Amino acid sequence: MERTVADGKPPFERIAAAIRRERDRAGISLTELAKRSGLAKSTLSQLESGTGNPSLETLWALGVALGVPFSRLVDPPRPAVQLIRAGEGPAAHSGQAHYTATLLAASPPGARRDLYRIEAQPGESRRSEPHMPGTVEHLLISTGRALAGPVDEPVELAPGDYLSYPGDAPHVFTALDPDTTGAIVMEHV
Amino acid sequence: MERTVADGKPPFERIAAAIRRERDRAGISLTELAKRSGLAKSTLSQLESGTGNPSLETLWALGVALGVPFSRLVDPPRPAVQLIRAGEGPAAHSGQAHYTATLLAASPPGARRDLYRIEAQPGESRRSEPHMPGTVEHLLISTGRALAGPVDEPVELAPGDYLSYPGDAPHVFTALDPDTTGAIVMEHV
DNA sequence: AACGGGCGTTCGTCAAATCGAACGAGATGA
DNA sequence: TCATCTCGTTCGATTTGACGAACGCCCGTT
Repeated sequence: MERTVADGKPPFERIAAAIRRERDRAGISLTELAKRSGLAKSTLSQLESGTGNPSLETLWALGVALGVPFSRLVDPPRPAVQLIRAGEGPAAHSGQAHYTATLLAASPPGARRDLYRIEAQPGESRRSEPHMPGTVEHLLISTGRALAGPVDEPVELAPGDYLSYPGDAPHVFTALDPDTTGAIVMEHV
Repeated sequence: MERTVADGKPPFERIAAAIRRERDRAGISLTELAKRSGLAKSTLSQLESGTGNPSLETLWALGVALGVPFSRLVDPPRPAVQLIRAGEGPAAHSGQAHYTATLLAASPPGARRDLYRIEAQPGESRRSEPHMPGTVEHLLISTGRALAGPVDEPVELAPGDYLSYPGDAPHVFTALDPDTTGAIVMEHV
């Protein structure tokens, strides 16, 4: 959620879309959702049509019924696979010499991000089954090389390369060089 | 926001506390906040007392007026300097060989975490003035060596070392070797 | 065709969230 | 001491969100 002054009004239409999206994902009808959430069908109908200004209680009930964190209903959708090669990206050079910071990924609000250090050796590839829906993995290679990303389109990464990809779909990590190291930020919204 | 089935009702009291906390942080009165947000004083008074069930529009207006992401009003609060040397930490070896993932930091709910890649050369040290209150920086060294941390107690770091420290106090980053690289996760709750 | 069931939408009613104004308490200064 | 300002709370009026019932629609079944 960017803190520009320009976010004047609540993202009603986005919430509308989010509700419908999550409901579709759950594969249930509006009527069924009404029963589970304890809300009236009419209320849901209005919300999905973008009309309405739900109360916190209503939104919360929806989050519980849909089994998704509250935040996912109000926050913008998430990106797919993103690759930033070493040397690429919006580098913010320090006024002070010899220092470069590159923003790789800005966290959406409500996201939880767990930071891991990884070390791998060539050989078997690590194939991860999908995690929780909405999970995004951020991978930053330190040393060595690796082949990583979604199983159907892995990317070869060299030191300094950054890759992010959906964690809720099958993905792999294969070290190509000995002592391949890096950092993974596991983001589960 | 945990997805346990046990979250029956919206966290009214937490939101009440959050609003008052953020308002205090901003150093403005309830009356002033009312003017800025366009809400009635009475409404705010009720909300801060835990009474009420704010609409999305109301909550959003509050977020904008307070200059905080929406999530911070609804999510639980949060957690200083921690150092994990390369090879230390709770390593979760993969069932599959040659792969090690070490959890360095678990994200508190509601935190925003921005991921940066850094590269620095020896010489001048980069001295950062404090960021927003509540900011925590996570530093993971990839190559080279660095002296980093709070200005009064910096730590020498080697590849693989992890350090986290408050970002809302003066801190430094000094490369000790040429081409010192790493990752920084800037966590501003 | 006619029926039954589930779907999502629309409309009138009611409860409740929001508002505006008035109030008492405390601080400040003439 | 009294006047004046600002703070936060409380109370009645009004707007509005949520509800429940009825509706039209579509798809299976008999």
